[in-house]
Amino acid sequence: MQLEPIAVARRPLHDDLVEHLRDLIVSGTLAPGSKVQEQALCDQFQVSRTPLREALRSLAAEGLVVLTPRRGAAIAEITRKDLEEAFPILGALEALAGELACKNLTDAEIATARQLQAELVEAHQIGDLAGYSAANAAIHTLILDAAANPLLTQMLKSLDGRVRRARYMVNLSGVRWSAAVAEHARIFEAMESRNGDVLGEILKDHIANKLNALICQLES
Amino acid sequence: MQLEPIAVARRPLHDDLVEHLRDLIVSGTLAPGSKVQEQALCDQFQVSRTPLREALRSLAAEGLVVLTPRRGAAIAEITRKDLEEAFPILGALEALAGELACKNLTDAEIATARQLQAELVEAHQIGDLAGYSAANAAIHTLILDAAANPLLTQMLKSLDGRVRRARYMVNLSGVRWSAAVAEHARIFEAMESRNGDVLGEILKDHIANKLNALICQLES
DNA sequence: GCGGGATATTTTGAATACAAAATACAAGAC
DNA sequence: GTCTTGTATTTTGTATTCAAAATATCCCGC
Repeated sequence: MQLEPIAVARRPLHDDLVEHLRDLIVSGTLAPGSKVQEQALCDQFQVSRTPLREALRSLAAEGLVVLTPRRGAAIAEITRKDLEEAFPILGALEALAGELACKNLTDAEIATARQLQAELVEAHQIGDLAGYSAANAAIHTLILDAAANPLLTQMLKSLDGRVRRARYMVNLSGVRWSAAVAEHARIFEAMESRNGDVLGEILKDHIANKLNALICQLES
Repeated sequence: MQLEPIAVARRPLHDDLVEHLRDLIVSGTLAPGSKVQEQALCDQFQVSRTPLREALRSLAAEGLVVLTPRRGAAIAEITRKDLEEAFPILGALEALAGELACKNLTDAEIATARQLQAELVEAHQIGDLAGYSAANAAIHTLILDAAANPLLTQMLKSLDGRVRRARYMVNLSGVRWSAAVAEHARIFEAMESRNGDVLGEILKDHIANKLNALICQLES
């Protein structure tokens, strides 16, 4: 009998460290620019330097950590320049995701999107920022899943990690929030009519507007 | 007096290993799918396992190596599915590069591009594949440099590494080569008129055509 | 008191050592 | 002869150790 191979989850320490550290960095607990002492983290996590150093290398590949030879590791800063470089890429990739998604979207998925869109509007109306964010993220995920391109998903996730810290710093201003809701209405429309090119364009603009709002807030 | 800080090149072993291994992988010397024994590579490079393992992790982040816990490393295979996932992303990013480049292109750069375009056509006419590839790569680099987005450059480089091995396997067929030359004429035109949207579209199509040609050849 | 330089301490880079898991091998049951 | 099961070997994951470079400290001259 041919049994299905099941991957037993025996994760190396390394992987746990990467995840844990990533959370600490993205959430801002480890402040951007702060120097990272290997031994300090080793003591905190009760592991030896070997797996920790491997974890730092992985995070460096993601751009969350900067390694300087013989001078140790530091949490990557996030400058205006970084945002201005990252957001156009985010926009291009989100647009691609939208295009691809339109080729695959099922009626069921569009129904789900309609539901999420309603939740998003509702959350905005009652000023529920957490609910809005959740609906927003869910729509994102829905599009990305429909795009059915794992590599694209992975790259967007990694890129998102780089800029999420900046988003943590600012909260949606009232006027930008309203504009974002309006944009989401158009996003849903394009999904419903499965117009990939239009959806791509809107998503790209959506991201570009996000960048502008972010920069405005960071400057002040 | 404030002196500019100059980074003295004291590269860790790790970095050398990454570069060397990447060459071996991209050039196909380390065959896709082949299992990598840590000790064997350690013996070959005369280093200990510590820096070698770190190098393997970096390459895994690039997608050139696959690490399976407790089961070691293997050179990443490159399947048709991988190509079909990677090329649309490549297309979207190249298109973005083209758009951005059009905003910055100087007259001098366009003159250089004209020269390269002439070399490319010339190389095609006399059947000089190496010369063609060189001109092709130079035009690419010119656009990417003009885009002036280091993160985009880095991501494209990494993504290119994933698929370059496939390109090594097939050589440009006559008909595809002619088509590519025709596409390059349109690429130059769009650059000359600094029409970012058009340039983006052409580049995107250019990449999509490349994928089709590649898949046709791989199937046979 | 301040600056320069020698020395001590810390910290990183790399090698080695050890434990646990996976693979290879061999002996015995059927 | 083939399959199972137990054992030996290899290979990976992690810890520890050692060396070299970077940083901090202290002492001395001025």
